[in-house]
Amino acid sequence: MNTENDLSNEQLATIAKALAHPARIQIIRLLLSKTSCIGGEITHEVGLAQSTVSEHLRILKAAGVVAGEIEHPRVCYSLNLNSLLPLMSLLQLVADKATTVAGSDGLCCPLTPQSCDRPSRDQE
Amino acid sequence: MNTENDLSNEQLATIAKALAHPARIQIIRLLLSKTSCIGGEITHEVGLAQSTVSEHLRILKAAGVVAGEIEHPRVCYSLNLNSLLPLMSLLQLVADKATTVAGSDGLCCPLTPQSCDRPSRDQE
DNA sequence: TTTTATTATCGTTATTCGACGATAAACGAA
DNA sequence: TTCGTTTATCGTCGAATAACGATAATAAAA
Repeated sequence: MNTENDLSNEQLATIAKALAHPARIQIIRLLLSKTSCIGGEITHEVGLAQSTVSEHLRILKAAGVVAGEIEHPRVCYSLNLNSLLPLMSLLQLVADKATTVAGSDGLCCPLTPQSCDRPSRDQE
Repeated sequence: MNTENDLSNEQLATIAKALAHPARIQIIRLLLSKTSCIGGEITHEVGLAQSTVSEHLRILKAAGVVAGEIEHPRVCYSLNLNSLLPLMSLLQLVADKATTVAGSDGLCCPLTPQSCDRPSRDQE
């Protein structure tokens, strides 16, 4: 089974972009904290104009991060947990590296000039 | 020890924003694939103008995702592995929920209207 | 059919982003 | 000092984003 850590840069960037706004992080956390999905309570919670929140939800839906099921006049939103796994995979690689290569400063390599790759110049 | 999963929405969004561009994902993957940091080879690899790549590196530096150490005329870049952990924590919460609540569709809750929270309206 | 409640869409405005070329800055080497 | 190499910064332009109010769409309920 593929954990999908070989997604394209574009796809990963798209997922990250969906998370790249405080209001959208808040929405995700909100949906995460509930065991069930909620409707436009999100709007009230976020504290922005209804149209603005709707737009954020649209962006999250477009990225596949949330799904919305229409109820009476409301919409029942839920997190699509799988949608974030690709980004998770990338970050997991980083975390793995952190536990192995790990400097106390968290840098991937000791920052000494000697440790750097030196293409030294490719004369083409 | 705190794994920092209670960062502000703003902070998490800032980290996500740093990842929200294909070129920057590419740079991160590049740094991840090397055991040591590399210099402006990044520019060649990414295939955009030098000034553009420099700007992406600046953004990554500003977010704390990479660090740059000046060498002779070059700069030796490295991943700051710790910097991505907060976002990792959030995604971990999602992953955890996926393994417990898990529908096969990855949705956090069965999408039946009855499962939704119903504030039913707060009359204030 | 009309009303009511909720959400999506539209139009606008201000801000930010992404990309580029040109140029400046830094500094070892000649 | 001057030259050469690498990287950062500046200025510009077009495109995308974020926010809002106003309005349209939807469909159950009256």
